[in-house]
Amino acid sequence: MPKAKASKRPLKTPPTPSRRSPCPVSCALDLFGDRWTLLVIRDLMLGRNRFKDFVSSPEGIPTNILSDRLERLLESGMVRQIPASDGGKRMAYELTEKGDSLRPVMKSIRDWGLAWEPGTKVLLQQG
Amino acid sequence: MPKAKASKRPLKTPPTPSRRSPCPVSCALDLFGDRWTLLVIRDLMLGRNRFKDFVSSPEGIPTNILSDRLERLLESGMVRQIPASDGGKRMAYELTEKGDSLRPVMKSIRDWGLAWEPGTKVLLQQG
DNA sequence: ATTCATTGCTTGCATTATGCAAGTTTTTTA
DNA sequence: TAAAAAACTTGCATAATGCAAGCAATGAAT
Repeated sequence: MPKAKASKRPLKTPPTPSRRSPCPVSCALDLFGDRWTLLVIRDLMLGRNRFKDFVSSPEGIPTNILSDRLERLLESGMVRQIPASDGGKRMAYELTEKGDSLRPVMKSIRDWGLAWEPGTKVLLQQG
Repeated sequence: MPKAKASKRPLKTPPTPSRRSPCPVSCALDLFGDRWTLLVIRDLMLGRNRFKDFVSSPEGIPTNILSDRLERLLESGMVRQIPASDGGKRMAYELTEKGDSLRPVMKSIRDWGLAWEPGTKVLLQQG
């Protein structure tokens, strides 16, 4: 649970704590190069925005993994928290501009999967 | 033990070993959703094709990981082995059509990294 | 022909991540 | 107010990763 405190002093920490190389592909994979992160982003792009929504996706992400991924996505500025639309006190998640700009990545991966992995199909269209 | 031939696992891979869902993104991530596979494919797209080339890339992939990834890429039909161009007896690797068709994915990830990860830059252009 | 360095791996082992089940706390609903 | 749902956390077993070392097969040099 990050305590979201805004610091005013200039960042001393380098932009990347432990970057393997300055290659943009390598750096991108440091952020979402795993089997779950892009699935959470996919769900967000499809309009799902609650913890339970991600959990109920067909791949069945374990809740401890989901907590970890959401935390990392918040840290890396791809996701932010907002009040849930039901007016209650719980929070929901949404993509920032940085996260939303992964749509071309998502589309290219989806297209590749549809073309080369037999039996795949798009379950939900993005509205 | 024979060298460089058989995998340790049973390898009776059915069309879909254990697919998490029929989602094309999920299935694609089952194949290259990790921190190393796409870097090997990047190197192949840049014209590198030998084990030592992959090892000498700036990210420093461990050789056991590289062996595993090459084996999986062969299994999934994204990479094939060919005689090395130096006329010797050693083999090299190259992308199949399936692997090469990941270029749009690679490009979208590279573009995203360049746009959103400060300090990244393309080290080698693809010829 | 013998030595030597390079290539392409494999092995062993410590560390880290993943996956599963269960438990906990807060919020919402009945 | 009691119960259910939501959003996590914790514990623990298993798997993946990362590092160093080792080793057999080339290829090059002597």
